[in-house]
Amino acid sequence: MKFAAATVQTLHDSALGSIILAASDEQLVGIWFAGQRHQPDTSHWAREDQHPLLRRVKTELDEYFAGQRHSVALPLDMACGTAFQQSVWRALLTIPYGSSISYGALSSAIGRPSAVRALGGAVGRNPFSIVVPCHRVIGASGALTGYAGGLERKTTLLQLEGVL
Amino acid sequence: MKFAAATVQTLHDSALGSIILAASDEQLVGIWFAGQRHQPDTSHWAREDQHPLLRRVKTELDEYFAGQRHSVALPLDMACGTAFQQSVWRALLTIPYGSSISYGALSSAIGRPSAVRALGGAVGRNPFSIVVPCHRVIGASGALTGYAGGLERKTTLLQLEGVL
DNA sequence: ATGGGCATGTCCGAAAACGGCTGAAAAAGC
DNA sequence: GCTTTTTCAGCCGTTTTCGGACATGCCCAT
Repeated sequence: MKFAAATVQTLHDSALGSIILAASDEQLVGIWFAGQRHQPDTSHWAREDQHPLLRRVKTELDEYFAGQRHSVALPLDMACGTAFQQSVWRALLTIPYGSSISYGALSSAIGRPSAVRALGGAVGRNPFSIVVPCHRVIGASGALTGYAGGLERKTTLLQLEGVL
Repeated sequence: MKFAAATVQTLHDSALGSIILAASDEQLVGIWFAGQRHQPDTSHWAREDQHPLLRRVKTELDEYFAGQRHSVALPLDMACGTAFQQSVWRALLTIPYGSSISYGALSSAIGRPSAVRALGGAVGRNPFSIVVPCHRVIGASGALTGYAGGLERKTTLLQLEGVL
């Protein structure tokens, strides 16, 4: 996981706890729940609460949590991921608000039907929590299976969207 | 081997063949004989023949090869190396023109007398051919031992400097 | 003289382990 | 018998681990 050199960050208080927002120049670099799994080392990034893009994210996240916004469209820098991971993350963006899909169906959707488990790993490393809706991917049996931010948060998000 | 993002390069025809010069902003990043060992992938660096620093290097290299210059003093960015490698490369800068030193003596000089072999590896990965005079390090027996640009070039350089 | 062993940091390739899975089979309840 | 769990073997990209190979030189035993 390598990130652009000039990356700044800020913190945001959400309904689901503290969230780390990171950006470089004109692109969003990451959105992580503080303390979640697979979170990169952000300690060396300068704090910049006034970054225009980061402020926009804060606003849109608030709207999302308030149920007033169904999608967040901002420029995402996925360069930290491998080619495979990027293809998975892009596929995640196509899952509509309020719906869910199984890991197997998603891996078929990207043309790699047998790479289901590898896809699971890629989904778990999605660097843009909420904005890239990895929480809409669940097990074939209907079980939620897993979430880097914790299953509790996944449950809340899916309830907010009217699934469950 | 990671290098600064904004790095540009140019080519220089020298008495010892084509040389790749690279710089970023105000610092020199590397000097490699085209095709030498341990050369990084430079293919993605933009070509910039007019970079002021690179032009200065060309001039000073020409003077060196003409025997009119004994040292090249330019700002070097050694960030691509580990702490150990940087300490070795800095030690190389203290070897006077026209002299030589053994790997063992050099490793003692940096306070790591037993890391002789590791030092050999670091010397071989010196990113600044000629300017950081790794060619002045020879075996304890007097044998030239090795050179990333080929032993023939090492011989020529030492003859130019009056050693041998 | 000659040869083997050892110390040392780094890189590189190979191999193994590890997952936010699944579907089929075996085991366990009623 | 017929559901409802558990178990298990494959799936495959990524990460981690591990073993060598090096631009050497000193010491010791043959």
